[in-house]
Amino acid sequence: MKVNYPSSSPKQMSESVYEPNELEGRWQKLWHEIGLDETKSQKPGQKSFYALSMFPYPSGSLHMGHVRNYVITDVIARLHRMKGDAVLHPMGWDAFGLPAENAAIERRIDPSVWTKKNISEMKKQLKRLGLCIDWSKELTTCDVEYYKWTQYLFLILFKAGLAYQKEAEVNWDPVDKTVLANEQVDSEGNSWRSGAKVEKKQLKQWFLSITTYADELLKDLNGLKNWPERVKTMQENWIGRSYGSDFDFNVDGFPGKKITIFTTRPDTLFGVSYIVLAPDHPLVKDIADKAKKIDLEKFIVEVNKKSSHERMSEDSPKMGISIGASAINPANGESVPIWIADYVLKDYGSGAVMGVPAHDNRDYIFASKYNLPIKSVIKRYNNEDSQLLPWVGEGLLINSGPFTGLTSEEAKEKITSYALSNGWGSQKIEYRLRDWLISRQRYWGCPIPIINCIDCGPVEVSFKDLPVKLPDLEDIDNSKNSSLSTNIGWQKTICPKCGKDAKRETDTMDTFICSSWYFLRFADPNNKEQPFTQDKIDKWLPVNQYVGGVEHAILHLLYSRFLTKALNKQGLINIKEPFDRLLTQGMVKALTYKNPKTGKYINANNVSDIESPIDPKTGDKLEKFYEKMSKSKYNGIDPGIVIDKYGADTARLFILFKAPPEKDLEWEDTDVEGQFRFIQRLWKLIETYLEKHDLSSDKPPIDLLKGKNNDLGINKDEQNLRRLYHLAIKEITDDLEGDLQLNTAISELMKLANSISESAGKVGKVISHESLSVLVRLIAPFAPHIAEEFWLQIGGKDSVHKGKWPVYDNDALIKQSYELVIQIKGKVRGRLEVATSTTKEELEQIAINSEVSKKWLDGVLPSKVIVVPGKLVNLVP
RNA sequence: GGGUCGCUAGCUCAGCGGUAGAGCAUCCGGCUUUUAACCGGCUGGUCCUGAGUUCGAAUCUCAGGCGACCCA
Repeated sequence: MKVNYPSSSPKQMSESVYEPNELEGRWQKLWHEIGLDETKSQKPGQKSFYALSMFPYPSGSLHMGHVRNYVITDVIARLHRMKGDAVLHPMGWDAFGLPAENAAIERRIDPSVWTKKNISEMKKQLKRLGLCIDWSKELTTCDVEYYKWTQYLFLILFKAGLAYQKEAEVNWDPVDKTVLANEQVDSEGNSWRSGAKVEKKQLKQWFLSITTYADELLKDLNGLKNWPERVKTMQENWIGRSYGSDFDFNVDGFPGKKITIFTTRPDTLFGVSYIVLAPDHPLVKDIADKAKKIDLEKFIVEVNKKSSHERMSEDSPKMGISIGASAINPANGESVPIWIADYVLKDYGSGAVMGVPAHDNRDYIFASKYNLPIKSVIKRYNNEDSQLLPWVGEGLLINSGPFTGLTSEEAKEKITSYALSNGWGSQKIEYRLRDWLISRQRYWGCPIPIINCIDCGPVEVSFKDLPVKLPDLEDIDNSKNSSLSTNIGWQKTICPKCGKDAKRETDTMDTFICSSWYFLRFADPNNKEQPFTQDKIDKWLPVNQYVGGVEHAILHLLYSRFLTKALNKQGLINIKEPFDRLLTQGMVKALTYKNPKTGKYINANNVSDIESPIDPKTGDKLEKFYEKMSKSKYNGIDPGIVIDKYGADTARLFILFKAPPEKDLEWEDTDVEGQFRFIQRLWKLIETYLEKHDLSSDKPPIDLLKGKNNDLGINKDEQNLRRLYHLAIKEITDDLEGDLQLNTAISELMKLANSISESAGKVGKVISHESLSVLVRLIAPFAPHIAEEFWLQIGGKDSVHKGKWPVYDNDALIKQSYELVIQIKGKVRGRLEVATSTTKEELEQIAINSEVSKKWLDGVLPSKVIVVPGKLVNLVP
């Protein structure tokens, strides 16, 4: 369909007022008709740019956090499109997951129906923002066309040995009734989703071997130059690589039984005064004193009540109990008691540590509590008097047999190699990172494509039999378990290997798997034969600019990096990192009112006096502060209402201007009005220009004049304005391409608008037109609708959004003269107008002969003169 | 306890060795079909504190304070 681009607006501007909803609706419709936002195939030599926001969970309503996220990405995408790059800017839905299933149970509707309805609702809201999203590439993770390929990729990992089942102690969320990965439990031991205290359970589960890539995930962080430092630090901490040694301790009286301990401090081996095993260490049963059995069992029950964070934390109280056995320190033959304690975890290292109370905080606390001996083996390098314990730093070895006198650094190596040559130790690298637990005992997720056969074990579904479709959920009942394990008919199948009756795997995948590869699928979203083709990935990936919340620093972002590396190793893709540049945007906050006595939040609508707010029910004085927008705090602001009132352009400008993208933003109605007024000022600026100049006969060209300001035959005011709009191009382009300082870019736009407005009446048609044409183009990524309208009004052809980003002329930035500051002994005492071409020597003379100099130096020649051409002269008497 | 980041106008932030800046808010004035909108203008700063380097420090260095986040 051929659509004609309008040559004039339906309403003549000079007679109209700014009506954002009419104007925005009109342009959005036209953009859709001409296919402005469709991804254009890359021409030879053309750069590609992939801009991506973290895709949303389709909860049904768009909130301000979403708006901020997508508008930031949109500005960047639009800039690159205007610069002439081929741009990919897609959107999709992270659509599997518990809220849909819970809503389904509550409301008795199918989760897919609920999800689809939410998607269409949110899409409508999103479209009102005027985002340049290519909706033909939309994807939804719960569509069978998508999850078929999630299953395919799972099988790739399975074949590579990276997906496996094991029995392990796992995090069980009693509210959501499913297990969770370690990354999905916060440091307080609560579920990231439900907030419930997770419990420990021993279950057989599916895992992805993310630890295979622990080292690469850590090392390659260095290459991510355009990632926020704090996200990299968080990943580094999460991976938690530590370098140390393994030592074997024989158990006294149990020949052949040995305990392997891991330590990062092999230099303290001679200071061991006890050994601690994790309560569930397999040896405990064998070597514990039978008389202690009941005490030990009781103790284990107590420990299991605590989260691993509580157990590991240095300042929490330690609990332990002796098991009545002892071990032999291989270094000196000493016999030391064996304990079990809460602060040792089975899954970290070998589940056993050596207790060196003199040189470790936790060991010190533990030993003091249970009166275990404390033996000092490291002396501080200096401060010999100060032998305050524990001393956890390095130093010189004492009481360490043949190693006495060595430095910690030397001793670490020598003790380890001594152990190695005697067969009781080795070097070891440990990670805090655990394998990714991906089984979920819930219905609304991607089924794991595995068939469990009594004879053959877990057998993969072959590629040709994909997808393994989710069965319909006919009867959802809250009282019953909705997981696939209750659907006997669906489970029944035949083992692909031996042909006997078998059962399908009933766990579904963690939804973080669906979101760990969606950015790849966007390169090739409608491919029916493959998840994607390598050449499309090569063309678009890695994502040039990824934008999303920092809450995914070690969830989605780590999982995605892992999957990218695994698929790279399997030869499916060439990239090793998925996201080249990452921006983690801040939260959107708004004012909340809280009654400190009751702890309840009060809706702002019920607060009459904003200055000294009072609880309408109890009369208590209320506290007010800014908090993340949320329903429970009654401080959410519906984007739809803001757009109704002010239009999308105002909403966009406000949310970008109010704070730098990575910082939290405090919602303020008055500031929104400020942006609305800014647009109205622009409206008047254009209107005034159009009233003054007739564009019907003689339209100035789009291309900007070139050359030095004083070579163009334009007056002083024109020269000055020309310099200012070229400066604005430079500043705004730098802001957008450099640190993404979108707030200061808008501030520059305001300054430029002010300058143009001040110069009105003093400059002629050509420069006036250039200034406006630059302003309109610079504002286009931020407020796309109004920019398009202005562009049309000032006689622009086609869309302003197509390849028209202005380029500044260095010559235009040169000033003819400047204000020279004269300092006397570093203090500003006067200013003089001088020509830019004035030499250093001339500047010095001008300053010495100036009135300022005469006044302050009283005719005395300065002893020192500092000249900074273009800036100042400093006279020091 | 450790790490990272921040502290500049009432608020949100620029400036990162050389003149202390922007937007919003406040205040004042103008205008009009005055529960207010619009236009114009003026205010407003121990640049967290202290010491150091320098001709000159918001900017660099050190120490301290406060705050946020992350880790233990």
